[in-house]
Amino acid sequence: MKRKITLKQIAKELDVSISTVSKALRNSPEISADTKQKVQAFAKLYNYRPNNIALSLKNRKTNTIGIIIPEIVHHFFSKVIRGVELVANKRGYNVIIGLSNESFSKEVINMEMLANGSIDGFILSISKETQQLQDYHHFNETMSQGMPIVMFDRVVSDIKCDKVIVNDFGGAKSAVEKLLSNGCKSVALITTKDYVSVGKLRTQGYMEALRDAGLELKSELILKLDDRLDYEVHLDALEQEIEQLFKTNKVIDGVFAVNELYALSAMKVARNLGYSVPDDVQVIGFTDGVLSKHATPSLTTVSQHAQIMGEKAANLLIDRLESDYGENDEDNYSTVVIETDLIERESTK
Amino acid sequence: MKRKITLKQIAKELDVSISTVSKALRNSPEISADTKQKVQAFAKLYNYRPNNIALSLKNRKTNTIGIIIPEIVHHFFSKVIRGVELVANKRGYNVIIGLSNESFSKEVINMEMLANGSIDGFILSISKETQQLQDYHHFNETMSQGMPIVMFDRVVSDIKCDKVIVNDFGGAKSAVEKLLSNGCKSVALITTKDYVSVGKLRTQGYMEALRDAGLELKSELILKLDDRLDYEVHLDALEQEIEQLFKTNKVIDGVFAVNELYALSAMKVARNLGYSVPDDVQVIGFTDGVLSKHATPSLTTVSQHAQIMGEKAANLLIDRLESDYGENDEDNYSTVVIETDLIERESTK
DNA sequence: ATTAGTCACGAAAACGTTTTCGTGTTAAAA
DNA sequence: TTTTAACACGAAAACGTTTTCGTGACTAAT
Repeated sequence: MKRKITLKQIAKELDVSISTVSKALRNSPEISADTKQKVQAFAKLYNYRPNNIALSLKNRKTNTIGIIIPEIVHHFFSKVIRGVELVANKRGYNVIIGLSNESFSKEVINMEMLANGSIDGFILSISKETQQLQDYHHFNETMSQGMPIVMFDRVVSDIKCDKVIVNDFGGAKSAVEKLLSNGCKSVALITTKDYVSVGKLRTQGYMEALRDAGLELKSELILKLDDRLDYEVHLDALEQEIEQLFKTNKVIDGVFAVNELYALSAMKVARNLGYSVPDDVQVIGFTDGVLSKHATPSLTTVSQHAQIMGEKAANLLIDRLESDYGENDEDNYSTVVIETDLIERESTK
Repeated sequence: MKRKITLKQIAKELDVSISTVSKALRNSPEISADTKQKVQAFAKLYNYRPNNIALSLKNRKTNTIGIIIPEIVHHFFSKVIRGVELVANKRGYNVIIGLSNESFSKEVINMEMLANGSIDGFILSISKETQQLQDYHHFNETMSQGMPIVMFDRVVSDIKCDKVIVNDFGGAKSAVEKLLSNGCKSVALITTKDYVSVGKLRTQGYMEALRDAGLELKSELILKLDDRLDYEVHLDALEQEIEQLFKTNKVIDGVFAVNELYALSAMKVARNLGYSVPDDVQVIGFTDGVLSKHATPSLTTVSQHAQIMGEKAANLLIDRLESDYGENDEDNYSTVVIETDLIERESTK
């Protein structure tokens, strides 16, 4: 019904200039106590609030940060968002989200849509398709226009920007070490094909753990899945692959899986084949998910501290936005590595 | 490094007026073909894009919608967001999120922050604390300033606005009917205290199903939990309450729970007490969650179609934003009821 | 009585657009 | 040749702020 009140309207009503109103509200010493009192009372009465858009235009600063993620219905990403929102709000910023849905073109479109003045900087995790295509022009263009980017989790090493990553390698390594020290002799790995950066790193962690223990790497114990297939939908396909792994390798007494779904499926298949978890087969997953906690038996996992990643990313971005040096400190980009924790539950001894 | 290029810079570079550049880019017939060609080529070369903030100010329209939810690390809410984002993007809008974290004051602050010009309208689900306090002044103030609100899931009937709700009553009722027709004689209810609107409605659905079946309502079979307690953290407390329920009512052969966590815990407790699910006890939950699908046995649930709710809410809001009638059709608010589906899995016969 | 200095306020520019209106030039019509 | 009309463009206002600078009216100092 009645629109928000503006400085101009207050000015007309009180028969002073717009400048006077503005100064009075900001408590400028230029304005007499009388006038201040009058203006402030009127403004309070009509619940005046400065228009954010006008401020953004004037200040060339929106106090809004954009976050682009591949998928929001995902425990990890939503926890990251929560972390971002938490510190963003605390530091006076809003958060605007864009979903790439794992698609390159949607990622590009979303970024272009936001880059035209809507936000001050990006926090993002790149889509699988972008990882495959290795087309990073949109990141470079954005940054060349002075808009900073912070990448998290799925990062690309070629791009110079702030990054927040999980210690995928170390987390995977210590998980496998745990299995070995728990007595496992044949630890299988369920992972993704190599173009997914995090899967690759976790695979390397697995390998190193075996090597350090003086064990031979057996390729038949490694199951590489194409995660372009949505296994949430084709759950049975996933389970068949894993069942095949178990059947052709009766020696398996430990499984390390690079995500929650793989780990859960491994447990399920193992039990269907008559193995007991954790007595016959021990399983560890890699995730921050909610499934692990409520599974039976509950799943031992490598925790990624998603919310802390979000918080860290937001702080990095805002620090850069508010640094005085401006754009000329392009070289001191930092890469923050978030250490993982092994959360021991019932799927290991 | 180099800032985004503006109309003014193009104008100066090409030695024409700002107006000419603007018109040329928008293909106005006022401008000669020569000039158009020249300007458009230059603009393309420098990758000109109009500044969104300036457009928002001029048009008094941000093409951004704000969404306020109690919690983002939650399957239901993130699916709603996905739905909102989907249609918002399709219709040329951005989405900006605010998290109330179930707190009244954070809800108010978030709304005030966004209401000052940042967005064109709200989509929201109110926090538990707001439901308790029943303080709705921020909704009324927002709407009185001409900013539309669409409420979803947790709505308040006193407020006149568009709403999207789940058929909580009907979903609960048909779930209980399913249990009864499956042979259950004593169906327990695990629900929340009454101030949570959706819990209340689901409880009523339970009651009506019993009454329709000519069964007596036994209050000792109803467990009302205070969900201000975060049972994700105090899982053992939750399980103890449920264990108590089973122990004092040996006759229970069916459980209807108003959310996923309660249902899962019920299954776990039942099995620990030596019951078999679904042979001795059948369980149905109410949710769109991911836990139900991957639990063992997997959980039969009432699906809420969260994403569709989000899509519907976004369409309602944008329709209103783009309706010509403007603000004077205040009475024709609609309430869309999303019907539920019963997804049968292993926890029922 | 003149000068200098406060005081309290207003005019105007700027942020980047779009759009209305006015205007000078040229070509066509009378 | 004069009038009319089309054409191609520019000036300026508007969206709502903040801030710099200028200025008129006093007061105090010389």
